[in-house]
Amino acid sequence: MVREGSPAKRAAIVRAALKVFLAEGYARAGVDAIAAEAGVSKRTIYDYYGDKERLFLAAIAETRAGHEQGFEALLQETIDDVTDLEDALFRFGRVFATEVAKSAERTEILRLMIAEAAHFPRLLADRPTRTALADRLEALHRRGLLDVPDPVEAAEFLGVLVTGPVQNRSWYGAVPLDQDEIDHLVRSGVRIFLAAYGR
Amino acid sequence: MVREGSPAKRAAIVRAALKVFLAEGYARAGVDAIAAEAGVSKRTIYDYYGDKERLFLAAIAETRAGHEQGFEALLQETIDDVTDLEDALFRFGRVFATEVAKSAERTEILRLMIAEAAHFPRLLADRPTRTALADRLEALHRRGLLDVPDPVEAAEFLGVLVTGPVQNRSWYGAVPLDQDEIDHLVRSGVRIFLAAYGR
DNA sequence: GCGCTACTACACTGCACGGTGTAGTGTGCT
DNA sequence: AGCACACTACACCGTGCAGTGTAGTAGCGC
Repeated sequence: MVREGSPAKRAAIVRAALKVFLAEGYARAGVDAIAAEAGVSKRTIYDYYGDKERLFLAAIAETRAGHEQGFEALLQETIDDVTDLEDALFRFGRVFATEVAKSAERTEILRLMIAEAAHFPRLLADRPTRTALADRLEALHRRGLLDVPDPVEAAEFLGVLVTGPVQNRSWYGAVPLDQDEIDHLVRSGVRIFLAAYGR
Repeated sequence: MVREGSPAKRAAIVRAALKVFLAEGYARAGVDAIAAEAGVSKRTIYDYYGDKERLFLAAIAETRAGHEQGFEALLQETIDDVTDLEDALFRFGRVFATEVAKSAERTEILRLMIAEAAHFPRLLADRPTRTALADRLEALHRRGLLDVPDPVEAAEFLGVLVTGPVQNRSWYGAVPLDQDEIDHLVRSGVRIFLAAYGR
């Protein structure tokens, strides 16, 4: 008995669900709390999504799709049409790492996915952001600005260099870091990347 | 009414608790299941540890202490008394990354800590393994084998370079990787590190 | 044997929570 | 007005589970 309902209400439910799941984790999160947060009756949630599990998966999928778009936009505005390569990579990494360290939705969702990976195998999809980044690195390689024989691997390392230390020190967003520390770590990460992959 | 009991029984309980917590996560894990796994009555668990939360924290602390010792031993047998630096770092990274990628206890516990970080702030202690690694890098710096002005930061990056891609691709141990892929990623990570910090 | 301690087996309480059923209300369409 | 539909409010069921209380047993020192 799944009602399709209005897109606005679906969005409200999914947003509320994400918030509660992120704060509590899947098992602790209560559907009553989600309903209250969404300003919707519990019954409506069940009419829309059937059960808690489907609601969870929908919330994750919806949000991840938004993140991919944001990531694509960030790539366009920092790495495409680059003049100063180090600066471009730094600006890219800065935004990315700052999201990570500020207990932002992005990292929390990663944390949630890691936590629930064993219980929801469907969460372990591919990682489109890495391939999007790899495409850019390959383009920079063709333009002679980088020496990147394996763009996918290089994208993996760039991502790790730029976000890894920030993730570790912030415990995946659970402890906030100040911007100076983030900037410093990102700067160092970019330098390391260029030392290895620069011309 | 906390009984101190026998060390052997405490160990059995903690081991069983860890197993169930790792498999199920904190909220889903049932004390009955832990009791069954430990071959002990539920009542005994409560007599020993008081409540589920304390049992959880004890299980984490106990296991982490063991890991620190193991890490220290690994450092000694790979990085101390080094002749071929790249090879030494590779051997170090290989063991470390393999643990990570094989869904081993070590990563699962990290995953669990990440998942529960928000609910158990006491889990977010310092990270003694990083400082242990930093000490070694500083020694290599003094011996003129590396150029490491900030050993703590360098240790952060070495750790990230060696384990990051493996963690990402294996979804923190949820998906096993084959040894060739691990070796390749570790090799690349070490080369990047040396490109940035080598003499 | 006696007493003490550690432990088990098990029944039980209280509660939180997933999920359902239903009566009633608001809104918009014809 | 009358109908259809979306939604809410709320009561309700079943269950799983943290935590407790207790009676009984096995072992051990004396």
